Amino acid sequence: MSSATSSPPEKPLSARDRILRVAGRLFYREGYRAVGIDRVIAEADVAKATFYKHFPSKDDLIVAWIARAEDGAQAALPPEDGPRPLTAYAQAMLAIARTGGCMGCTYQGTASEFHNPTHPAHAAGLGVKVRVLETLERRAANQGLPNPRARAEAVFLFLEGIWASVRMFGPDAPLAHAEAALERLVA
Amino acid sequence: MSSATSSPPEKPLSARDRILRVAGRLFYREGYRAVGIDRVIAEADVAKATFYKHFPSKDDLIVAWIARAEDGAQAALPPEDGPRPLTAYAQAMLAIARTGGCMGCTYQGTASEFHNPTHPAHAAGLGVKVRVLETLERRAANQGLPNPRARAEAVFLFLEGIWASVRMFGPDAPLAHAEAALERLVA
DNA sequence: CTACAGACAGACAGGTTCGTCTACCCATAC
DNA sequence: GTATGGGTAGACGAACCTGTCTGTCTGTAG
Repeated sequence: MSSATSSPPEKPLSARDRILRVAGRLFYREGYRAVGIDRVIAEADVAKATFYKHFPSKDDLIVAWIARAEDGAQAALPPEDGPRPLTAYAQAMLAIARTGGCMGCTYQGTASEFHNPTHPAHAAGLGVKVRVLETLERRAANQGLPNPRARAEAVFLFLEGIWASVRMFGPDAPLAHAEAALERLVA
Repeated sequence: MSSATSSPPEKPLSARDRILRVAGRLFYREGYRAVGIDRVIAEADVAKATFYKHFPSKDDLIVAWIARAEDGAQAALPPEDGPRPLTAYAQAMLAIARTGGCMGCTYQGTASEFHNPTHPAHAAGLGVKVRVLETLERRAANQGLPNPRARAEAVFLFLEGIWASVRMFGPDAPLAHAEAALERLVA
């Protein structure tokens, strides 16, 4: 399966990493409930015992994947203290949403697939969203906007709508006028 | 289970209606995938054969429920040719979202639970959202707003974000400044 | 009285899921 | 040499899910 053409040394990825990679891809594309453990095990080319050694249950795997995804996303964000950091954040998200193959937001998926808010996956997704909201508020303040909390909430809700719409509409999501709307929300 | 205190004559609801009622409640509260046919059958107090006579498959039941929900919602909407019909629509949705016990949007749930856009349930949910978008555009025009399509898209995305956030946060969804943001989007 | 539509009760088949378990392999460190 | 950590392979149980099927009961229409 290793589709390496001629990249760097190619460290042979530990079993744990292979599992997380495969699980992330499958969960994102097909959903948490729709993807079974057996499928992850098969595609990660890993023994079942190995899987359960690293992740005591499927829920643990989901939570671990969410944490890893959040870390990865954090790293690729525009700086919080750059110029117009709230606007920059929103534009970055919009760019991602317009990427071909984007299917919405994994964190949002946790609440949709596990309605019970005490479910570990739902709780993990919620945690991410809470931190996003805090980040947005800081960015709004750093941008010198009045009433940063209100601006943050407005942008947050709008971005959530973008993710939900991309999930629903796919590449045909009605995003044509999204940046204009964002301008209105932060202006 | 009939929690009737002393209402009108109480027609004894046909089997089909009982199934749809129960299924709707369960699907909304716990999710399409999480609720099994057996559970619907038990709570609707119906025989399995009867169920499968009315709904050839679970997917058919889901689609039927979505259609019924859309009809019900349509009926309770502010008129399209009233004063400020776009604003009225948005405010009505916001009021619903703030209702205790609101858990987000059933139609949105279809895309989240069935990622494949050709799945009947996903397609049904998408159909509803397309019609909502059209409605919003007509309402924007009736409200005399310039660039009704852009306004409709903006309001649409924002409302989708509200539904997604209610699903995620429950009663703690960050809606405190939502009407102010909506004002900005339509103004 | 009879015929029949519609509902009931529930066994059953076939498939899937999560998680446990046994048994074996093999490289490295000591 | 050998203990140990990490991996492989895959059988297995118990639960659950969808959908089919058999057989019984009841109410109404002719």
